[in-house]
Amino acid sequence: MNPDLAKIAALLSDPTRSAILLCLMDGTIHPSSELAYIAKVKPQTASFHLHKMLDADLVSVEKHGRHRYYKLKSSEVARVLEQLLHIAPKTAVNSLNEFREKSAIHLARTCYDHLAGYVGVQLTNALMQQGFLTKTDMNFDITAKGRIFLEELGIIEGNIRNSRRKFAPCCLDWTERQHHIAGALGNALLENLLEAGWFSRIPKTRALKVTPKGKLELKKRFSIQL
Amino acid sequence: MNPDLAKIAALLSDPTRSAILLCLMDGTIHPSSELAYIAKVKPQTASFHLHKMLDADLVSVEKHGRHRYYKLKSSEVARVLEQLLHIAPKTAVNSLNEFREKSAIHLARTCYDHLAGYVGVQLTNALMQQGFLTKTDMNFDITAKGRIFLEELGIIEGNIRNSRRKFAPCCLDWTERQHHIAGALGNALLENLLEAGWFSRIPKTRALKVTPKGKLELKKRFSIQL
DNA sequence: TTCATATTTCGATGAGGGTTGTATTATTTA
DNA sequence: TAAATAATACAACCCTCATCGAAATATGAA
Repeated sequence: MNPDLAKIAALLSDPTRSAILLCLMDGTIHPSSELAYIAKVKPQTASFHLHKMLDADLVSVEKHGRHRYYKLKSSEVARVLEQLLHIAPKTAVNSLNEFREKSAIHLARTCYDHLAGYVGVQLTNALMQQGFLTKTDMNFDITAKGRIFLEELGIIEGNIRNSRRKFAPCCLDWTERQHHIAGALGNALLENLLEAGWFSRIPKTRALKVTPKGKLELKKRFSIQL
Repeated sequence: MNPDLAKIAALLSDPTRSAILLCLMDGTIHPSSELAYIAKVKPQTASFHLHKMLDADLVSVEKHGRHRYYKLKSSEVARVLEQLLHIAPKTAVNSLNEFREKSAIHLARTCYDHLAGYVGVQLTNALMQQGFLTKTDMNFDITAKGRIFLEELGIIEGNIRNSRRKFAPCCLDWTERQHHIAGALGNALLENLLEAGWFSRIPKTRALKVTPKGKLELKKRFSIQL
């Protein structure tokens, strides 16, 4: 019926190729030798697979000297991989835990324009535990106590409510399989925490670096240990 | 690294299985003999593949007499298939055109809560051609002329603007590869056109039926021929 | 030029998986 | 009860494709 769906899926179906793509999901560039090492195959084999994925526009290359650096061709590819992880069987938990430790992108990253990853989920949970945030259906809302807390951070509820975006919808985290805060509030939180120096952006990546100050504050205020 | 991504992709990577899944994307139930016929394989083969997909929670069965009816297990599966079609090579156009004619879901369907498919895209284009709608970046906006037109349909701009959703963002259509109207305006349009009797919902499906009245109006007002 | 490193090409091997024929079970019809 | 239909189970065949050794190419260093 549509042979191309099968073709593109076949490209993702090989363990070596999926390991490579998963590694490239951090948005940064990687030399082929590193990808071979991560996928636990010989360089010839990795080269073979990278060429297949080049032809299919899944990845792209940049030559620098005798190295060739590979990266994902588009954010759409990353999105497909995320979606596939959503419906992957639950037995993934163990290997996901291993994987999580290996890559910064699982610790803290941006999801569109808000905070996601382990820190994003933990912060959401902590805000609820402390009675700053409530969850109803698929949306969060802030309490009177929460309003005061946010103002300390420099976030004025009124300003956010005035924007045309949804206030604070749930967003499902693919590594954590739990919800975190999205929408206007999620964005305001991220912007303010960046400005406050808890996190810094890692260039060309959706990954965030947790600064020493951020580590301290997260532990002190929310008992989040990294 | 994460073996399950490869496993789930492997399930989608077989032409027979992808043909079956694509057929099931209309949301309705199908007996296994029909799926075998569509995938152009013997019943044994289809049965073999359906079992694999059952084990992986991609599809589910209902027994009725000596028939077994299959359907997609969840909307998440449908979403993954849509995403995969996005990054499928452009050579898909021909086969997509064939496929389009075979299934009502390509003509008109709901996408979340707004109108999509061939009709959704054509209607969006017609509204722009007639100067009712303008497109800037990733959002649509209505003109003074458009405001009057919408009021005839019973849509009051003020009511929509007050909702907290985005007004009228673009949404990419996977069968048409063009944009259609989403957001608050997209929803209002769909609701009003359903009420006006241009379309009717097909139960248990995201597909929409274009009523005789709808066919007439679409041709008269927008020169959309079905 | 000579050596070392990074990557690719070619060729042989072998495993995994899709297809189908035959047989079996379950259900409906006569 | 017998015959017909829907679907599944088992087994043999076949074929694609990932893998890796050996060799070739390309770049950089000494």
